[in-house]
Amino acid sequence: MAGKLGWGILEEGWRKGPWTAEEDKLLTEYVRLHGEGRWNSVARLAGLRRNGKSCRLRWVNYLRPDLKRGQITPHEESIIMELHARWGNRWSTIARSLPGRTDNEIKNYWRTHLKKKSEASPEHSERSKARLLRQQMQQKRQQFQLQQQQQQQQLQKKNQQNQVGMKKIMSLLDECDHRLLPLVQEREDMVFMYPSTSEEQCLLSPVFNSDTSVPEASSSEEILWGGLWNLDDVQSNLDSTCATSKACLPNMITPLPSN
DNA sequence: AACAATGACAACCGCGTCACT
DNA sequence: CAGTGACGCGGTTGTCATTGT
Repeated sequence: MAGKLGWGILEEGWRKGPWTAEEDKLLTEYVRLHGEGRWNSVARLAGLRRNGKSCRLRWVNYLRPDLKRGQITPHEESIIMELHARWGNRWSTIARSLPGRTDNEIKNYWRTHLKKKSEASPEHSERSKARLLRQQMQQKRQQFQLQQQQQQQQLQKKNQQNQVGMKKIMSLLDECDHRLLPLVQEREDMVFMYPSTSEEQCLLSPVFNSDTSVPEASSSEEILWGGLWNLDDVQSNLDSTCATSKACLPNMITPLPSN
């Protein structure tokens, strides 16, 4: 890039690299006389050997009189963190909320000071939390399936004894399976999708707002993590669904586990 | 003291948008 | 309506300073 060309040299007649005090003075004088804008005229009118783009950048990021020089304050930092969480890398938008600070300044500050902080924040560490939860759910699912197998074995023993209602029991177990397994799968995958049916929304509430079918969150990120961090709530809903299934099998099988 | 690694900041580049012709 | 230039934005790079080994 410019490094290959060297700083302060002329490329197609334009100077590049760090600005000198003399150039700053010329540019400041130009803006004082003509105002901001028409940057491509600067070279001709101010006698600068800089292109318009470079002049605009120098003025906006360094020479503007309303710029606040010096360290970003803790208060400003918290604002940046909050606004970045909301808007992402929309630096100019963030800069509008911080008078005297430029988008470039905020962008640089974010990269050097806040990026690591953000990655180490709870919001970020919750990704590992998600992995842990998924592992736990996998274990629970396996445990549940094992218990089902044991229950089926017990039922088979019972039925060998009394030969009553085996066909009905199996059909009910199948129904139970069909209802529960997709929900267990849903819990694993729900981070990546929203409930599409009212039944799903009901089952997953209060993670999702059942009135609107759209989660009450302002950004997809919030939705994503907001949904994820309510898995405990989903657990209770799933358990209640289990309870419904249990009702299908009055006195026929051992009650399903409810953690 | 010398060197490498890292941080901080200024500046550049590419691209998208918009207004003007 | 297409072409063109100006401008703004976000990403990236270069340079210097500081810190660690």
